[in-house]
Amino acid sequence: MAKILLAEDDINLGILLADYLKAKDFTVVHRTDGQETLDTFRTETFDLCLLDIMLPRIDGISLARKIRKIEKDIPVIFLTAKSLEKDKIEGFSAGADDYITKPFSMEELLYRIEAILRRARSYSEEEADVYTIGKFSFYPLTQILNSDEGSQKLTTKESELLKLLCRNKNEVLERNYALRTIWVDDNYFNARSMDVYITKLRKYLKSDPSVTILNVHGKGYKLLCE
Amino acid sequence: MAKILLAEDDINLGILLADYLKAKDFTVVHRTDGQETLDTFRTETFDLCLLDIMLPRIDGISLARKIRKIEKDIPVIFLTAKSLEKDKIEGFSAGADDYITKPFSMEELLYRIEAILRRARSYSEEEADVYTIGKFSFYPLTQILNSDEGSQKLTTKESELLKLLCRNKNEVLERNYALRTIWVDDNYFNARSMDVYITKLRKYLKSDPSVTILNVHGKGYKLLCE
DNA sequence: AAATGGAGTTAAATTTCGTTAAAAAGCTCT
DNA sequence: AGAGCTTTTTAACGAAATTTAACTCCATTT
Repeated sequence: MAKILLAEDDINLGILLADYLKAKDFTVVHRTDGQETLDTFRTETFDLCLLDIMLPRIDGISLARKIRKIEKDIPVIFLTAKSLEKDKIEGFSAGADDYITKPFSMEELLYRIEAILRRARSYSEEEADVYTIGKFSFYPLTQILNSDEGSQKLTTKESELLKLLCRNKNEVLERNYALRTIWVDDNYFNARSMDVYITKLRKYLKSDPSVTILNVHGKGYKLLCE
Repeated sequence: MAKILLAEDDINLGILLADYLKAKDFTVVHRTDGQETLDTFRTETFDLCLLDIMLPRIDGISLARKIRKIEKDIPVIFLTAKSLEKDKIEGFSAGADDYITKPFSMEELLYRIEAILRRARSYSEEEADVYTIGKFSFYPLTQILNSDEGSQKLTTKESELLKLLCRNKNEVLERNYALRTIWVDDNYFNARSMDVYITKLRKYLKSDPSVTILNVHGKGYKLLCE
């Protein structure tokens, strides 16, 4: 089931929450300070973040901003003892999906989590086994790219990258996301490697001028077609 | 802007809310009982419903269920004096997007409404795929600006900024909004950067004198055309 | 009209990306 | 195991996009 990143510095509450959510079949990673939480987010992928507002080192709001810069659409729920209005507003303007003020019941939290995940999920689709890219047909399973000019066998990396591009056809495929998905680690060298593969894919696709892999500076790539 | 269906039987609070939201540029239809609200919903289309839980004739929760049967994905926010947990859960299980307990501040409500609309919009609203700016045609997806004189490829930032200007054609695009949307963070340097891009866009557009990017001092920019 | 802060413009600096080629790592097959 | 192949990574360099800096100009306020 879904994987949740929990940032809560109150150890007791944190463990309580983590245990409860685990019992409800979520995978939970519990961190107790902002910096650690961010580090964890960089190295693993999550479906949802549950962030306390008051955290050591990096507060929840700043943390959410940083997390959003890495993965724009990840759902975030803030946990906060302060029911002060200012905080609420700051939370929402940071793009949070929800917040919940302490004290709250476990059940209420669960309902909110499920509501948000349902919403997020209903927009992500399942895998296609053939993608149409202009005059090309791409079969991710067999890693073959066909067109009227012939058939091109793709390497694993080429195929995976093209698959991600296809899933996000006409919208931005984020570099970090692609790197974390295909290369697992998104360091400098892997990023360079990905550039090389973009060049290769562009070469394969260049015979149809209606197909373009557009760079979105600092963000990622967009596969344009149709 | 967005059209809101407000169901609130407390006349004073209802009028207060309606006026406030109208002042914020929403269109508001105010109803004071559940049945009327439902009837109204059947005959007009809305972007969002704001429902009091306790309403004469049909209560808010049942109302939401009926409304959802008509339009499955319409965002609903419940207004409720009861902060009892049972209600909250019932609300969410009815598929509501949010609820807010009285007393709440107008500002808080506004932020919630905007958060939900932003979310709903990001999935449903179809971005125009061509904008006409005087003698130019602008294709935001491919980042291309065409005119009789030729075709200009725009960079990502140029394109995003022009897109925002087009969406707000002939009205003010606020600096802060643009900065938060495109640059995420609205600090001094990003503001400077945006100025640079305004200059670039002006250069691209200067061959048509009927097109102007007007500065509105201290507020933002207005794209004038037609 | 002087002061203040926002805006306009240009150029330099920095960062990110594109491309090619070479090096390294993985396979396969005898 | 190692020759010969493919795939992936690293390196290097040039190009493009974006940010920062510097300076000028303009609008608003006092």
